[in-house]
Amino acid sequence: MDLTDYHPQQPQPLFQHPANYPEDLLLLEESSTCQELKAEPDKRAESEESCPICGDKVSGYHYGLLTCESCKGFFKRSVQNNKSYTCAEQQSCPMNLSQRKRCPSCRFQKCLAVGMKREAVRADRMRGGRNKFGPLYRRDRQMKQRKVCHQANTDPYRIKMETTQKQHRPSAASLSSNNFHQSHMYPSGLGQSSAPMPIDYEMNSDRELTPLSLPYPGLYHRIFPGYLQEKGEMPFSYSPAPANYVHPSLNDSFTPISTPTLSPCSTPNSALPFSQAPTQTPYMSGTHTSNFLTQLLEGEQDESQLCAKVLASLQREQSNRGKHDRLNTFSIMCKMADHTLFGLVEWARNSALFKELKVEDQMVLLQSCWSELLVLDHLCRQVTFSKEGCIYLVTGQQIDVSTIISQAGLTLSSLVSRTQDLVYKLKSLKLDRQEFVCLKYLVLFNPDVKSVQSRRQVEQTQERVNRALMEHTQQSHSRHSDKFGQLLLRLPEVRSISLQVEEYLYQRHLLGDLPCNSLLTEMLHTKHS
DNA sequence: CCCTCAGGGCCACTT
DNA sequence: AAGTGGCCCTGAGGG
Repeated sequence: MDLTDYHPQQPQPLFQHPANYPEDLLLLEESSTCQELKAEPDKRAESEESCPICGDKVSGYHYGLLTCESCKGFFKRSVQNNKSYTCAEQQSCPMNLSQRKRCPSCRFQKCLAVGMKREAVRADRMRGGRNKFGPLYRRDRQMKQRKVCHQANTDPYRIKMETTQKQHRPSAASLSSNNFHQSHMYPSGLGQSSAPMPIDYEMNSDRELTPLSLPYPGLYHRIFPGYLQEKGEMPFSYSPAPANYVHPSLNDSFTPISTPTLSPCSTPNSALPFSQAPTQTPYMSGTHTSNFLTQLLEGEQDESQLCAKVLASLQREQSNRGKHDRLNTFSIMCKMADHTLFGLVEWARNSALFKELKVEDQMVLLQSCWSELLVLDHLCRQVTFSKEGCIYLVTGQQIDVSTIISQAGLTLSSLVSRTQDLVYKLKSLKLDRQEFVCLKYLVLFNPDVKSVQSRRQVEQTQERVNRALMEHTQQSHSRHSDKFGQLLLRLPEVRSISLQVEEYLYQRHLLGDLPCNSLLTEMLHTKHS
């Protein structure tokens, strides 16, 4: 089961409910075809679910989500006794029924990662009664009921709902509810606008005009227009929001992480002579490192602009679509990823260090690492903005991890779990922006990529960034002696997740689930060609 | 007022 | 001895 299975059609405009939307209102929208289920909670379906931590049979809602009795007890003891575990391995121990006892550290981390809430363990140890999560459990149950109901309605038509929505028919359930977004996406501070905010996305029209003679013309033409034409400005652009525009959702809870407000398509004003900096010296001085990192940071995208741009674009596309032709959840996620990817490509292209490379090398490097950059970007967003147990989207909205895991299929839930584990680790390492940008550069400047021509140059840049990262971690985190090593140890997992993401997306692409004309699709094609 | 169900406690069992 | 996990008790909140 995948995110698409929430509701293949989106009859209601998305993102329309304000923050702190009253829980009860969320429950009003009920599929009429599911009425019969309301009288009797679907305990059978619940008991057949597997625990998101270890896969054992769930026994009910415990501390925020459906878990098994064993993980419930483990979580309770851990919180009550204020346990502090240490993993003897790399903090990525497998977690299943037979191995859950092996590493309490990883087990507890996974409990937190999937959304178990410490605050649900009572400090006063009072027995009985209900907790404040009652509405959350109710909502979650109703959603599961609707899903079961929706499947029952569509089953006669369904060939393979698990993997594609091509066979989805608009059912009563799908047409009357939009509960995934309504219930689980909380725009951070969108409170001032309760008006419908339909979604639109204009990237495709911006990016058409591609010569058909090339196997993957878009990539060449769109990312590297100079490769085919004379070098010049990009023939298309996203028309970024005004520089001073801050999306309403960002006013309260959002702290911009970027120092300069920079359009992704503009050249950083300090695209400075990186080549003039000392590349050969074994160690940079503290000031040099600091300057170098400052220059790297100046190319970073402004999160608030990206957020506003993606939101506006999605709203436009959604409003241009017919009532029964709304983008489904999966398509929306793909378009968010596509926007983010485009921003990352722009970030690389605008980087002075990257510009020093031949265009051919730029292309092969980007083709090799785009998914890792996407994963890193996602991780940074989570480390910086996400609440415990939630995933923070580029649009500023948060989704409960437990909801996704309980509703998604094996591949997707495994991806989410792995990524959340990594988020937890990076949060505990207190990853800062300098370190994050270094990781991005380390991934981008990969001398091991086949067919790189200026291998030495790529290698030198990677070494230089590596040194800067090491010196930065030593200077600013002297108490955490091995932070540098710990950060580098996370990169293989980033790589592994990104490969799984690519594989997953490619499968969905083959099933026709990915939006056409997207950079995402082109990158996937290029790799699989 | 009764029922539900999620949090807490108990204790046999395992490591 | 410490940890695990299945089972039962408790009691606020909903119908």
